[in-house]
Parts: sequence; structure tokens; C-alpha cells
Amino acid sequence: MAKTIAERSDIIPVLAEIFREHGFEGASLSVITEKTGLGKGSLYHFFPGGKAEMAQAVLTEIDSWFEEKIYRPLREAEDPASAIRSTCRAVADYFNSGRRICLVGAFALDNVRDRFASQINGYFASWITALSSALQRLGHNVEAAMTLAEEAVIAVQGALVIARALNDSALFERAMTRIEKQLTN
Amino acid sequence: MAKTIAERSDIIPVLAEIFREHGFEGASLSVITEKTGLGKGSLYHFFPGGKAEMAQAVLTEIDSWFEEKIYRPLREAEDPASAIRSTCRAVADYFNSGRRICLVGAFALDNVRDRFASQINGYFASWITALSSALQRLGHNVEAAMTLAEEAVIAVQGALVIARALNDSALFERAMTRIEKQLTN
DNA sequence: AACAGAGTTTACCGATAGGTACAATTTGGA
DNA sequence: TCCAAATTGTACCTATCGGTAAACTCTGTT
Repeated sequence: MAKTIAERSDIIPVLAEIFREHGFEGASLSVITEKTGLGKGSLYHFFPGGKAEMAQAVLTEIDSWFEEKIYRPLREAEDPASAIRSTCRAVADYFNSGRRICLVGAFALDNVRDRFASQINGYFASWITALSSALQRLGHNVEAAMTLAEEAVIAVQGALVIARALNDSALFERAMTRIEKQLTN
Repeated sequence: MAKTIAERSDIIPVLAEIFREHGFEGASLSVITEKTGLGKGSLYHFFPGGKAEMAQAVLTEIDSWFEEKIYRPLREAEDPASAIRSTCRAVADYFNSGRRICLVGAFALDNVRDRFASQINGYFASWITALSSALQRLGHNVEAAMTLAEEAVIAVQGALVIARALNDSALFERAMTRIEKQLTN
């Protein structure tokens, strides 16, 4: 019956969705086996460290996605204004207009924060720094760029919280539109 | 040994702190008995519905605190500008400059959201509505007031997420200062 | 064709989860 | 002072938790 089907990298997006839906503690191994279709044996084959290693892998994948699609374009694009615009759209798409939560933000509010502190910290620090870099090249001074970037990332995370609380994806879209305008006006 | 010491209302703030610290799923009965000093017998005497009823009670208490200290002043104060200023300070104090998370926001991102959907929804809806009311009496038209209010509540929640993620309460204070200024400029 | 190792299934473990039952105790009021 | 109700302690229940062990089955390589 056993087949060499799964690869570690195939499972990670599924794990990400599971953690988003159930949280870290709520994602029991039985849920994980059910949704991935993998038994505990396979799971522990790929992730000897258990749930903690699975979550680490998910956070790492999220970080590299953002690095490639958001942070790097913001830092390196020769046209910072259009980079800001297109990464705002990419963020809105990534979070499916507020219907999908930010796993890193959710972990930050959860009691697992300390366990994944450095990844959580790095995620938001990189985001703010990259955005600030684009804003500086857009003409803002260091301080103003930092403030604007901080405000924008705060607004994205806040909008995710409120959109989910009110079950209102239009609210998230409104917020993203305001953020984009505020950054590129 | 049994003493008639505890009252339901005395326990609720302790429960609130426990849920803030451990989340809903993480707040096991053993943690709750330990931190409250009450055995399961007492706990189930006060809250026959178990953990779910405890969380409901906590959410209800939070809602009535905000109703009294934030929403009502915003709706009814004859000086809306100073009401906005003083409720901003009250909010910053309540969240201990970002060191204390918003339980309702955390629940919104958690998988328990559906279970407490109406309380979560009501909390944020009331906040935005009350703030919008004060802004209208300050001279903004209905639409502008609503947008500003939405933006402010989003910023508070976002700042709580980021401040906790970066372990940076100064960031939260900066955000609250900006919010206050933006609402009363 | 056969072997090694990657991948998988199954059965099991101790610990703890939330919850229940009920007897023991304390308390305020008559 | 004594009783009924309020409160608490203890023992116990079943289900599930995360994790382990080891036998098994594929699959690519030679």
C-alpha cells in the first residue's frame, strides 16, 4: 500500500493551511493526518521534531515567499512607486482579501509566540525595513519612511484582524486601497 | 475546608488573564484551577457550561468595560474631541502600552472565532460605531467619520499585533499617538 | 532480479484533556 | 442552634493528546 508519493515540500502548504485554520495547539496530529492524508509515521519521517518542526517549516516557507515576492521587489526595484503598488496587490491577493489570516500575526498573539519568536520578529522587521527602503528611494527621509512603513504594516495586520472579526472582506479591501494611496500619494 | 470566598465576578478577571496568556485551547482546566485557586468542583459550580461559559463570561465583562469606559463616552460626551483624547489614553492604558493583548482580537484570529462570533463581532462593531459618532459630532460627514473610525480601530489592533511580535511597546505608543492626532487634528 | 533505503502502516504508550458525580464542609438565616 | 443552600474536595470517567517502535511495501539503481 505504501507509495512514494509525498515530498516534504508538497506537504508544507497543506500544513500551512491547517495551522491557519486550527492554530498551533488546535492542529492536532489527528487533524494533520486526516488533511494531509499522511499517517503519523510518514509525518514523523519528514518532520522528526513533530509539530514544532512542522510549524518551523511552514514559517520558513512563508518567510521565503515574502522575501521573494514582497521584500526583495521593495528593496531592489528600480521603480519604487510601482513596486509598492504591485506588492500591495500581491499582499491583498495572498490574504485572499482578508478571508485568509496571517499565520505569523496569529502566532504573535498566541501563546506559542515565544517558541517562534525569532521567525515572527524577523518576518515583521523585514517587511517594515523593506517597505521603508522603497519609501526612501521614493523621496522620503529616513524617519518619515520608517513611520509610513510601520503604519502600513500595522494597518495590514489590523485590517486582517477586523475583517475576520466582522467577517467583512470589503473592509479589508478598503483598508488596502487606503494603504496603497497613503504610500504612493 | 470549603469556604465561601469566591464570587463569580471575582474570578472573571483572573480567567481573562489566563485566556490572554494561554489562549482558549491552551487554558487547560489544570492551569485554570492552579491560577484561580479553585477546584474543578467550584469552577463547574460557577460555570456549569465549562470552559466555553468561562470564556463567554470573560467576553461579556470585556464588552461591558468597553461600553462603560469607551463606547458610551464616545457616543454621549458633550465634548467629542476631549472624549476621543481621553478614550485613546484609556485604551493605551488598558492594553498596557501594547504589552497586553486584545483577547477579542486574539479570538478573532483563533479557530474559536466561530464559537464566539457574535460577541467578537459586537465588540468591534460597537467600537467603530461609537468612534464614528464622536467624529460626526466633531464635524465630519457620515462617510468620512466611518472611514476614520474604521482606520483607527484597525490601527489599534494592528499595533497590538506588531508590538507583541516585535516585543516593542514603544511602537504601540507611537501608533496610539498617531491615531489620537489623526482623529483630532 | 535483488537489494537498499525511502516512505508507510499499524499498534501501542503514558500523560493529560474536559467533564461528571457526589460526599464533605461551610455559611447565612430562621 | 440547627437546617438548607451554597460552596468545595476527591475520585473517577472516557477520549484524545503528542509521540514511539517496528514491521512492512514500494521504487530506483545496479
